[in-house]
Amino acid sequence: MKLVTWNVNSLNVRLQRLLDWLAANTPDVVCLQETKLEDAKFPVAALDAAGYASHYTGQKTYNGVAILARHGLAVSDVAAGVDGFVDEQKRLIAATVAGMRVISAYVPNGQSIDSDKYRYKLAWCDAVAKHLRETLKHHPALAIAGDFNVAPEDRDVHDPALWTGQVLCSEPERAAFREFLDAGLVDSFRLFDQPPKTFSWWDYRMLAFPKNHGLRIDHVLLSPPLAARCTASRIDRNARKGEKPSDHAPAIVELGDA
DNA sequence: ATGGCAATGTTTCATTGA
Repeated sequence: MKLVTWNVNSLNVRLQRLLDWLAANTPDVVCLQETKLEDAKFPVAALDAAGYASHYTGQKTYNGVAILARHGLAVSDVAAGVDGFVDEQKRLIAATVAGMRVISAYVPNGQSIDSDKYRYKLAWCDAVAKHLRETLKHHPALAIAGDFNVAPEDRDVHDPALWTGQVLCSEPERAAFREFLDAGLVDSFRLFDQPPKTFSWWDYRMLAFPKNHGLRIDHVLLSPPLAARCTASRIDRNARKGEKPSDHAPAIVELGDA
């Protein structure tokens, strides 16, 4: 079982790139963020032809999340939004796929630590932490995958001194990320030895990608039963190359049989 | 072996992203 998350930065622009990547990597479950599509415009037919069922919640211009499940996998109880948190922004969708609860999440960016968007980010994360604690009571096999917009530790940052206290790296955001872990999840990436300076996002500007000036902000968190099955967790840096890439690379997790 | 912002709508700039 291969589970991936990818912030595609517009599924409209990135559809062919996604289809190519799916064909090359054959994941079973795909969590997408920043689809930037109203539901009526989601490319259901193209993904169906590629072998995937689509579950999605989106809006024009911003946000939008989805879960794709390979044909043949049982999908039930699709639910959009964060329990107990009224939010017009489409940032979270959950589904039970092949017996595990899968959540695709797009954590708010926060813009800067003195902005209203930053306060919204922390409030959103707090609500999601509660949502996770509640969900784990009913779904011991839980994975939340997405763009967390938080680099959890300094080793997830190309230049920690430059980023100290900045949005994506500030201590309150890192504390919010630890709240997700404290709910009973592990960062799958850290279950394994990893190459240093492995990142999942690089700014489009200033040659950030060729210089590897990146952050690791896209994560797959697993509950203990799934962590026990996890045999690999990596980031596909190659997907950031070439013409018109997303600024994010996919994160890939492999799970052995239950 | 990569490449000097990109996507969108309000469209010829402003806004947002991270």
